[in-house]
Amino acid sequence: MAKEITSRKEDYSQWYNDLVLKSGLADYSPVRGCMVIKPYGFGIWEKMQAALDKRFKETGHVNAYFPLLIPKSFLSKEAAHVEGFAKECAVVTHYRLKNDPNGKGIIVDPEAKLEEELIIRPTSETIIWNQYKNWIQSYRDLPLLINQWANVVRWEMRTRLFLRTAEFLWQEGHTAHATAQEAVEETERMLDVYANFVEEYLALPVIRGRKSPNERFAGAVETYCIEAMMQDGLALQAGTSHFLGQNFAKAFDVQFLNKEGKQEYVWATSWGVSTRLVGALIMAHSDDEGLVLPPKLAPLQVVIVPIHKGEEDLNKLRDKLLPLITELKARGITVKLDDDDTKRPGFKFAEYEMRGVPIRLAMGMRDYEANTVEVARRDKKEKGTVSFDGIADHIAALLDDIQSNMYKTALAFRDSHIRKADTWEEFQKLIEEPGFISAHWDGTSETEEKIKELTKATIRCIPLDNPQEDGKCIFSGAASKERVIFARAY
RNA sequence: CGGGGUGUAGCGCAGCCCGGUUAGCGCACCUGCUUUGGGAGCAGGGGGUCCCAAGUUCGAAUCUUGGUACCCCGACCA
Repeated sequence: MAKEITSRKEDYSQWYNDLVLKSGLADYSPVRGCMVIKPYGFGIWEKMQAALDKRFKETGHVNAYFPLLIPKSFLSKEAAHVEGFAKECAVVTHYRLKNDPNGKGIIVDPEAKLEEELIIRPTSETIIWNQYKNWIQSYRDLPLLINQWANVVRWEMRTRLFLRTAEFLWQEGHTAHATAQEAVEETERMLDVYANFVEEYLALPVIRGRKSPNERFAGAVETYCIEAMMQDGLALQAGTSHFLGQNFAKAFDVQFLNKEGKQEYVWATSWGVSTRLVGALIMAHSDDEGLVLPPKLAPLQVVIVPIHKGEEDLNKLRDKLLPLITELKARGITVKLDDDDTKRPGFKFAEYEMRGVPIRLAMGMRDYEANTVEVARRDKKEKGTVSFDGIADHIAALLDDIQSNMYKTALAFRDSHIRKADTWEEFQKLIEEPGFISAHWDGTSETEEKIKELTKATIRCIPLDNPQEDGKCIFSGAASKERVIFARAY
C-alpha cells in the first residue's frame, strides 16, 4: 500500500493523525500547534458553516465581525473570565521589526513597544460587550442577536490536529436580552440547534446537558453542552452554549432602560462550535482504511471510475455517464468522473476509500454492454452491480441510507458503551473500559475533583431530560436525586 | 512544564556504535513504451544547507558541547 494508515488497534492517536494527514484534510504548519486546513478539510468545514449559518439566520441571528486584537485591560474586567483564559493568551507587544544591527536577520524593534499590549482573542466576549455598551440603551434595542465567524488563539500546552489547535476557526454567538428567562431560552435554543445539527449532519448522537460548576465556561452562570462519544470510548465536547447572566453586562456596564423607565443590566448568552467538529467527525466514523464521511458533509458525495482500454472505450463510457452526472448535479449531489488516465482503477478505489467518499460507481465495458454499473458504499464497505436504469434514484436513496446508517451505527455504539455504576468499586472497574458511566453524584466540587484525581474521569454533563431517582453518591455516599455522565475526555 | 522519541530528497527510512570514493533504499515525481474489473511493468531521468551553531580532526551525516524544532504520554484546556 502506498499510503499506510496505522490501525486503530495498534495506536489510536497515530491512526487519527495518519487519517488527517494522508487523506489530505490538513497539514502541520511551521508554528507549533497550528495547522494548515487543506481544501478537502476546509470543504467539510464550509459545509458545516453553511448548514449552521442557515440555522442561525432562521433563529433570528445576524452576522458581524469584531477585531482580532483586544486591549489587555479588557480581559481583566470580568474576574472569572480572566482567570480562565490568562494562561493561554498570545500577546502582541510590538508593532515593528528591523534589521539586526549586530548581524544578519531581523529583530523586534525595541523602540516600537506598544503602550498597552494587545491580546489575540481567545474568545470575543470582552471586545463585543465593550461595543454592546454603545449599542444598547433601551429595551427596544433588545434582544441583540449577533454571531461571528472567526479565528481565535488559545496557547494550549498540548495540541492535536482539529481537536485542539492553538489557532482554530469557529463561530461565536453573543446575544443580549432584557430578561434572564429570555436569555436562558436563547441558551437552550442554540444548544438544540447544535444538537440537531450534529446528529443530522455529522451523524453523531450527542447527550444534551449542563456542565457541573467545575467545568463551566469562565464567566458563565450556566454552561450547556453536547457531548459525543468517540470510537475509543472517550468523550468529546462538541459544542457549548452559555448563559452568562449579567456578568459581562456588569463588567462592561451595559444597562438599558426598561418599560418602567428603570435602569437594568442586560442578560447575556454566548455559544460556539469550532473546527473541532471536523475532528469529531473523523474520530467518530472512520476506520482502518481511511475516512468515512456522512453524505451531508462529504465534499465529494459520488465518484465515478471508468474502466477502459483506450480512448475509444473511454468516450463510450463518457457518453453513457454524462447524462447521469448532469442529473445528479441537478439534484444537488456532488459528483466527479475520475477519468485520469495516469492512475489505474485499483489505485483510485483505494484512494477514494481513504478519502471517505460515500459512494463509488465503477463502469467498465462489461457493465457498458450489460447496461449495469458497480455501486460501492463506503460506510459498510459493500458493493454490488445494479441496473443503470433509474440509477440516479438509487444513488439518492443510497446517500440517505448511508447518512442514517452511520447515525444508527454510532448510536448503537454509544448506547452499548454507557454503563451504570452504583458502587465505587464498580466505577473504578468500569472507568478502565471504553465508554461513559452513568452514576449518582452528591453535587459537590470536592467529590468531582477527587474522582478526577483518582480516575481521570470528569463529569461530562448532567443530562437535560434526566430521570429523577433516589440514589447515593458513588464516592461520598451522600443522597442524590439524579445520575450524571462521567467519562475520560479529549 | 515533567517523561519518552525523532530530526538525512515531497513522504517513509537505512547509514552513525567503529570518521575516509560521488550519502543510499522504497514510495512519490519527470520522459518513453506497454498497461487499465482492487494500490501496474520495464527502461531512462531529476531532486540533498544530512535540524542549527561551535569544537575535535588532514577529513564530520558519523565524535564532543550547546541550542532548536516536531511527535507521543502526563498535568492544563473547546
